[in-house]
Amino acid sequence: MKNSALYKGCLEPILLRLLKDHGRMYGYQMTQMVKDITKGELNITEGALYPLLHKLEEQGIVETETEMNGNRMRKYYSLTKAGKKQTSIAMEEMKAFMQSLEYIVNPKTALG
Amino acid sequence: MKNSALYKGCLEPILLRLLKDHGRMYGYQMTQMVKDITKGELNITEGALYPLLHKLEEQGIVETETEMNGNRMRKYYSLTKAGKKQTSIAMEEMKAFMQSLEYIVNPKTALG
DNA sequence: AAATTATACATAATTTTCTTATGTATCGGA
DNA sequence: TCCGATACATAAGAAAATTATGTATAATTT
Repeated sequence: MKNSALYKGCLEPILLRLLKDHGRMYGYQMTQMVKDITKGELNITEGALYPLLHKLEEQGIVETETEMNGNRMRKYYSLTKAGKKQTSIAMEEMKAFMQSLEYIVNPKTALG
Repeated sequence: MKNSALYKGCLEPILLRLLKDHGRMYGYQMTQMVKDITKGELNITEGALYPLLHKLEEQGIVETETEMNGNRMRKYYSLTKAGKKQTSIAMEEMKAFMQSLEYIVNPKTALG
């Protein structure tokens, strides 16, 4: 995913957030959008991305539609109803996580 | 470390930050301080903590002094000179990481 | 007084999650 | 024509945690 190990465990909520904000997306598009949004900081590797997307599909968090763009396949992912519920939970956890990091890294300025 | 997988990869910079802010600390103290600071959100497990501290010592990032508190041992850790340099780097990476998370989770309000 | 919880260290087995490497295939630009 | 970008996929290995276990002392609760 990235040079730094920091992102470990954050990939799933990141993808859920992307799908929540942008609706239907395909895998490669997710990697590019994350790279753009983070100004090149976060580069999702394919070896992390695709297995995770497959897992989320198995779990019924996302559903897929395969389309052809010219001669090239695109597999579009979107959140299921269960996936939207799961995303809400994941976002709450992310908020708490980020707040905790603030407490530690910025003990003075972090809001109580 | 925590119920949530989010913290994976963040433990090392968290410990470095603690040592930077509070100087000499022993392992158990670190777990309690992190729990306090994060209002119970972040519970460092011993299985994650001690092997990491040992690794940091091997790498010359921290140095140790063992003291007795009554009949109980405490192994105090503090940053070496190299450790302080390493901590500065780790904190820069943390800042970039947290900013990237903001971009993704709060695309509207996140500062450019 | 006995049992439980907290303090304080440590390690081993396992699981989770990612990186690196590899593979297939199409498309556009130099 | 070759290279980089697009677009998917999987396998082997590494990194970083969890869970379980172990030792031992101190404080608190029942």
